[in-house]
Amino acid sequence: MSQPAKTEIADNRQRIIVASTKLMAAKGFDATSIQAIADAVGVRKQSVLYYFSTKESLREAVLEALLLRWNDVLPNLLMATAKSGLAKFDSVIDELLEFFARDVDRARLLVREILDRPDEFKNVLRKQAKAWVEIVASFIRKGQESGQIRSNVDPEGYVLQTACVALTALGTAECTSALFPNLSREEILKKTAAELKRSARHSLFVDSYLHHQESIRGSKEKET
Amino acid sequence: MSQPAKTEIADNRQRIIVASTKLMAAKGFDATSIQAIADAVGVRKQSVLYYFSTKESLREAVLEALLLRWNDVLPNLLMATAKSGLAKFDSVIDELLEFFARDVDRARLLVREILDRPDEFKNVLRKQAKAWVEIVASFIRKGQESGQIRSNVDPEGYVLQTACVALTALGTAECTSALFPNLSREEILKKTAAELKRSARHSLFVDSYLHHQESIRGSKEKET
DNA sequence: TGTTGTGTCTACCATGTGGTAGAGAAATCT
DNA sequence: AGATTTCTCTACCACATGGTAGACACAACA
Repeated sequence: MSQPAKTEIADNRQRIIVASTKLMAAKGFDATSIQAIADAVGVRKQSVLYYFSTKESLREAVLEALLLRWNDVLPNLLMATAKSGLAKFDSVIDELLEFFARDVDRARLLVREILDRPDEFKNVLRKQAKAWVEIVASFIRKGQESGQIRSNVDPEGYVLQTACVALTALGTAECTSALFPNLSREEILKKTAAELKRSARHSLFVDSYLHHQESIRGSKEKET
Repeated sequence: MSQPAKTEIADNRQRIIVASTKLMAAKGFDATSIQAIADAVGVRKQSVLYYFSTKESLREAVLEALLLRWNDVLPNLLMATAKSGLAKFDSVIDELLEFFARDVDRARLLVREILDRPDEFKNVLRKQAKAWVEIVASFIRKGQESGQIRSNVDPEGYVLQTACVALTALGTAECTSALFPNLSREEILKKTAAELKRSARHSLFVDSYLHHQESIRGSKEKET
């Protein structure tokens, strides 16, 4: 009589992960009780513990789900390698910003993870990120040789910091933009992302290259 | 027999705040028990509760102490208004970066506060930050009129985002720089701060102005 | 039809938490 | 010297937490 008939809603495991992500992003891991997660899903606490026998294992599952979705994005990033220069930059940075802006809980959760368990996050970084940081860094070096990219850029440092800044800035954007009281949530995120992109762009490319690209785009628009 | 003789170490209240700051920055408010704070200070739990009758009041005291130290820095920032252009930018950004780099617990604690209690932080921002954000923004506008500063900069947005980015990037620097395994903690902070400054600078000033300033500095060095 | 596995439940527990009550030592004041 | 204030302590409590044990319902398969 008690069970909810296992309708097509199904997969309580997934629903638990989703609810946990939301709650942990908002309140933090320690402040999120299993009970609260159960309530959010509409189920008893022990049902949660059935899928994840410890709270720790739930944390790992939530994080794994997040990284999994990041891997969905990576192909798009690598695909962008066909383009070159500014166009490639735009593709990569747009993808990065879009990833966190679409669901800020991801960003918030990761920021919390960085603060709460820095050592574990370091490992994730070394295993998951090192490869593509170096790929992007190598493109930056190429750009430096051809004079499009500033010579005072440290390639690895730039990539790492840009990613980190995108993560943290978008995770905290809604709050730190309190001085723009008449902007909606979406507008704040859009504005923040735009400023991040602008900053990342100018700190990477020399002005003369950007101006040149602009004029090219301008003349192309005239053609069509 | 039990009391520790009240030596010149003194002021347990202050020691409690210091220990709390460290612990809360590292583990978060909820995950930091009063017991743990007491242990860190070397005192019983109830002695902590003597000074701060609730955990919440302790949190407020810790935050107040932090903002107080920020007010020590503000004068230096405003003093810098005597300079102009790039020199002023350098003063302000150096002060900002130094404030968080000198003690990253400040940054971490604030980031946590942003995540955990966004609404309260919004109020702090509106009350404490609005004034000087507008001051700096007005200088940016002046720089835009004279062509030194890029026209695509949104003054308030830039100031806000730069401060936020400095805060979060320095708070997470030690962890996110895991790909530079052979750098010490201090070197990582220095490197992060340098990159933040570089990025903030290039996203604000046009290249021609920066080049011009460089050549001026160069000739001045020749004089002396 | 009986058996087995899956999922949800009720009942319970040990532990750690924030917080209260109040005793007692040391310094300060009168 | 006696009174008062300041500070730290021991003892205790109500409560929420993560986690265990086991009953019960449903579906699928033999």
